[in-house]
Amino acid sequence: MGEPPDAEDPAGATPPLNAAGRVILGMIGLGKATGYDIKQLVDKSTRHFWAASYGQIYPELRRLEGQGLLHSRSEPAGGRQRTVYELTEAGRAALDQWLRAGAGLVWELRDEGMLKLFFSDLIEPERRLAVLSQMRSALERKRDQLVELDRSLSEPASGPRMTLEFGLGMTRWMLDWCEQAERRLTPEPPD
Amino acid sequence: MGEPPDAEDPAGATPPLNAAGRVILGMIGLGKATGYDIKQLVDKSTRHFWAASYGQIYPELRRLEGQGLLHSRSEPAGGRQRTVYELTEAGRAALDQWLRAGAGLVWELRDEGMLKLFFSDLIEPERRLAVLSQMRSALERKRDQLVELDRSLSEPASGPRMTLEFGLGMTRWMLDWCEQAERRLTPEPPD
DNA sequence: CAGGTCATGTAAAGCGTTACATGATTTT
DNA sequence: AAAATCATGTAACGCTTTACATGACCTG
Repeated sequence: MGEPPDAEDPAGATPPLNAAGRVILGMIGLGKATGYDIKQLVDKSTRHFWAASYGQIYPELRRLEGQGLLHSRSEPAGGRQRTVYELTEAGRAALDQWLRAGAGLVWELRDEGMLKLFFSDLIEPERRLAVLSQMRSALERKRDQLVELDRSLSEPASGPRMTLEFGLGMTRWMLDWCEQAERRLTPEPPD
Repeated sequence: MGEPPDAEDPAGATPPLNAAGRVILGMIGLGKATGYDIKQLVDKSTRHFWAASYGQIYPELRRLEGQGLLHSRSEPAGGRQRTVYELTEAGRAALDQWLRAGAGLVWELRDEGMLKLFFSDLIEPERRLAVLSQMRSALERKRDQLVELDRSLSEPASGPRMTLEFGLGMTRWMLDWCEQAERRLTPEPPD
């Protein structure tokens, strides 16, 4: 009746993938090799809906290897250290299982602009407009980034392209909403 | 040159409000009184863009009181314990300052459906459709919740109403996108 | 009187960011 | 020769959730 020894989780149900584990296993499934590569791709492409930092990635790579989902080999480039990861059979299975799982999907938003609008009855109308305009300019920046990314993406129809189109569409929708709200709240100048 | 004693932060710049502090100060500004009340309103109204748990709320209420932004008094209802909070002058100022601040607004999304779509080149086309349909049904549930909330909200034009309209609009946009994507990816049945 | 709601709180565990440190290689 | 990039990693701190515990009051 003791706890089984950890480290290799023998004959055990692998614990479900945590947030970092999901994106890492996926990226390695797509062929990304090193922690650094993964971080680059995350920052370029999934950051807008699923972020990850080095502080998560490197420890998680090791945890996943400890669970037998990844296999690493050292492949220095010149004198430069480099650890390349690939999926094991178990890793491929875990990734597949997660991708197919029918359970509830995480969906969490933290939007400070919305929170300020929620409380904006406490401030003057001009200040409410200022919040909207701040939101709008942040969204414009994000839209430009995504448009740029869109240009650099080659594949015609693919997962990455779908999510980019979604992100761009949603950003544009939010931008429109801000603009409309600003117009609605701006007092008519008497002409 | 030692650190100043904490607890009351004399003559000090109050540290910027953390995530829980923002929503708490705002709710008390709107008249919400107890930790329990705050949690109820958060769950009903801001949860979709700014969540908070009891584990944050109660400790944060005390921290904010320690910083002199809140004042509490015990107001039992019958034999039932009850601690009512209100803003101090400093608290009102801190809330105001945050609402007016022109700095970058937090915007973070964690969307597992999108992450799965991103990796969906690794699974069969039918599985990609399954992810979309899963996203769609979660969004339908959310839309229904928001419609319900909309019915129960009385004020005609207000911060809460604005954010609700935004949330509903965005949910509908995402729903439309999912439906369109599903249609696009569904193979034509030969007729 | 059972089950729900009001009300407050803590502990543990896990999540996640930030800042820092190190050093090689490549580009300008 | 300096600056940028490749590459790996850790420590500290703070955030957040979850689960649990307690007890009074209210409703059917």
